[in-house]
Amino acid sequence: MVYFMTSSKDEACGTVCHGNVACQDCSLHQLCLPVGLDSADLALLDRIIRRRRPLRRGEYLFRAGDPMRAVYAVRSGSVKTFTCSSDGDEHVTGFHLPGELIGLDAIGAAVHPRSARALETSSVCEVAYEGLEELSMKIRGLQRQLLRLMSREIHHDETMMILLGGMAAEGRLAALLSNIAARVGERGFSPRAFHLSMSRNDIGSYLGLAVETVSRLFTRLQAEGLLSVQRKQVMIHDPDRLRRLAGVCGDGAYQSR
Amino acid sequence: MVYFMTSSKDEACGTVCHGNVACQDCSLHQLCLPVGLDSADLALLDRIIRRRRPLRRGEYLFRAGDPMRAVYAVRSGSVKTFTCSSDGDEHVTGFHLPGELIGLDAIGAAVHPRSARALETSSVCEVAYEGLEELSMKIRGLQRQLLRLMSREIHHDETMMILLGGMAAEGRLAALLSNIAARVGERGFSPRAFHLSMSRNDIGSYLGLAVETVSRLFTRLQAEGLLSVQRKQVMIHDPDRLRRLAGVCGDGAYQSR
DNA sequence: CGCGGACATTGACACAGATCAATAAAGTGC
DNA sequence: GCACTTTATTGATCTGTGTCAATGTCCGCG
Repeated sequence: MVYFMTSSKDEACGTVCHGNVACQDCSLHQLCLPVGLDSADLALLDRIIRRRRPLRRGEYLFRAGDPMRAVYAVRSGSVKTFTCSSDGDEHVTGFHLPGELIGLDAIGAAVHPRSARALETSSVCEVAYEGLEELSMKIRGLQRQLLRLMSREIHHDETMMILLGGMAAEGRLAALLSNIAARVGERGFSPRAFHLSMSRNDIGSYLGLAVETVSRLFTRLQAEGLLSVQRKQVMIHDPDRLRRLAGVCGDGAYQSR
Repeated sequence: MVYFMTSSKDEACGTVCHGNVACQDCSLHQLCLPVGLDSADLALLDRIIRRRRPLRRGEYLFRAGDPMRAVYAVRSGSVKTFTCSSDGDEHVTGFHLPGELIGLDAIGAAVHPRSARALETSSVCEVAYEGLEELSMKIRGLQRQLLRLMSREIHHDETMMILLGGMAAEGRLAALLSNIAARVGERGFSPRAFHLSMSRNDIGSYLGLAVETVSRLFTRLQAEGLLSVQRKQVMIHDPDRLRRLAGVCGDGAYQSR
């Protein structure tokens, strides 16, 4: 039996209550859109942002096909994006942690190509897209950060393509866990022990594996002493070996700035 | 024995000689960065673009790890982007046709994360990135088009993730062929008969399949009467059925504007 | 023109991971 | 606290593709 010493549910990454703070006071401002902006700029940015009531687990942020009027920044909790194929079952395209932007794939067609729903109670900032476009013309740092975030998303998605096209099941899970660990770490929580807000089903869908395979892999990685897992609580014992298993996809697009 | 009536090698998509024309006179200006710009804007854009001598087949445009100073627009020919894993073999991340931008994944880290080399004799416009950033602050239409192109790339990469994570071999190839057909069509060539500039190896690497599987699939699709293929010449007989095989990944991110 | 190397095709076989099925454990509501 | 649903785990079997091997075809070069 394994006990976890860190992050009870209430202090897990992203579930801290941020209240209705402005960007200026948001603890995520060094990860999110505000990077590189001064207070005057932040005040302008705040004007195009609406903080909505928190989403409950399972609630939709938007649905595939909705007209795109805003992009969204996760403020707390976590959100998944996914498509539904004609025969009903869904395919997960991303997991989004606090400070990350959602909806950047919708700018091209002005329509959201995927749906987004909360994996747990989550709050989200709605950034009016017209305003964002407008403001990026005025604030160089904002334009730069927006382009940077989009570029990193492209890089991350390419890495996923390499992962899905080139790696066996074990490497895929190792890469996902390494990546989540790194992102959790960036947000000031322990990258060694964290809570997985998504189900095994979601993980399988995201990694192109059957649920059963995901489950077996967790068991195997635990047996090999790489990590301990108890339902959704994960503790990484050997991050290096995990990263090695993940090969070129080990770091993810989120580690560098 | 099957004969192809269209597109001899010299008129194939992208191999037309464009000379050293300015954006204003470039036949690709309704696909590339210039979308929505007037002549005055185009003159400014031209100032940050350098047309380089054509690349020969196999020549590198840049290598993974190179500092990012520019993004590139394919003007003629075609280019692949790829990573090399530690053990030497490469994984293809994209095929790029005339009018498409390369290097957008490098903005975030200011370093190219992948290598790019020409699949055939190709010419490329080099767009100085600093200049582009600068100019997008001044020209609203340019900023808008840059964001649109990046967003579409994200959407396309997500579609590839769904493809690689969710579809069997046949669906993957069908999706790639549908996608290439659509892009070739957008460029004014027949979407029914075109030349594949990449090798079976490249296709396999891109789709996460063994070369042998790709080969067998071509044979099978031909036997089923969906298409005819002779080495690199492809003729699509039943585009609808091909798209149906490709499922949700049938259209690709390139068809709509 | 013919030789050599790269690329493509085809066949035989093996295996990673999907699928089917059953059980267990954890939430959730009354 | 107890049924009920959902989610996770484990086992047994089946199959699509990868791998290995051999052959065929094209293309560039001397």
